Amino acid sequence: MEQDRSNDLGEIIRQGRVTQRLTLSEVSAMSGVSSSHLGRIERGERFPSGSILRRIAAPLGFEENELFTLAGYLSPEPPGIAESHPHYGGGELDPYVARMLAQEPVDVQRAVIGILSILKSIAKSVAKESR
Amino acid sequence: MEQDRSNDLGEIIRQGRVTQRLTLSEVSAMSGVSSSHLGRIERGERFPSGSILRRIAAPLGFEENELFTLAGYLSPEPPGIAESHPHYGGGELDPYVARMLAQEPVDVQRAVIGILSILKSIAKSVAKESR
DNA sequence: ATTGACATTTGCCATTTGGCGAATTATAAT
DNA sequence: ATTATAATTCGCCAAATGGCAAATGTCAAT
Repeated sequence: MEQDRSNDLGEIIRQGRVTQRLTLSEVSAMSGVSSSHLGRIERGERFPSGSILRRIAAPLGFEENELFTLAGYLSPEPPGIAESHPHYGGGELDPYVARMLAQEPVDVQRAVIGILSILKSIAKSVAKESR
Repeated sequence: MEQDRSNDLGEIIRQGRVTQRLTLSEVSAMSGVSSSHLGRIERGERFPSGSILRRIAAPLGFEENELFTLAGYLSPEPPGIAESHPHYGGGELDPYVARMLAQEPVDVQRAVIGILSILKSIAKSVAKESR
């Protein structure tokens, strides 16, 4: 199953490395990705997964988004559309609820959503059993 | 070698799909990713590569960046220069969370906050006991 | 030329990804 | 209840990923 990688990612990554004056082993040390793998990526024999790409972005002097875009994982963004009043999903978000939740760290916020979806699925199966 | 995926990506993706009212096969048709693979991703048995993630973002109603961030491939952006997120109370309300919650009727939203505060007080007393 | 110290490439292989088709399960419709 | 039909999960497998260790290449200093 071949991937259509419009850009030559390997060359881009090698460029990043040489402009940072780093060796494969150094990048390896900084990123925790084996230098053999890095080498193969640079010469286009391997296509890094997202997590690898992420780990090497900073050492190579790329913004994460930038590198993902160059890799063809992200499509280039038309910069700043200034979406002013986001109308979330299907309905309105109650301002009180929004204010309360915003006090919490984002991972707590997400956990809340996780709990909500669990409760919903429990409710669903309970409803079915008692029928 | 199992990966440490901080967020439960599968659940997030399933949420996206159900809020878009799509079946696995529909998402499959729209994205070109096999429905069996999609199913396994949703229940956390597979971790999608970047290219898969990219193909399913739009059908599931995610911004590409957003989904990559949720997947842990991209680290959450320090709020861009002119980001126009409404700033509730003390902190930021995660857009994904906001969208998910906005799907629910307001009383459910409020109930969620109630549950959260109960959990917090439980956590607090547990912490005190074990000291 | 030879040695030593790094850097890069290769061979090998365990693990993971992702597709296809069959089996199973859920959902309607009669 | 019984089908019909759609949706999801499972079994299997080819291909790809990524690490380790050994091989090879490069270059400066003897």
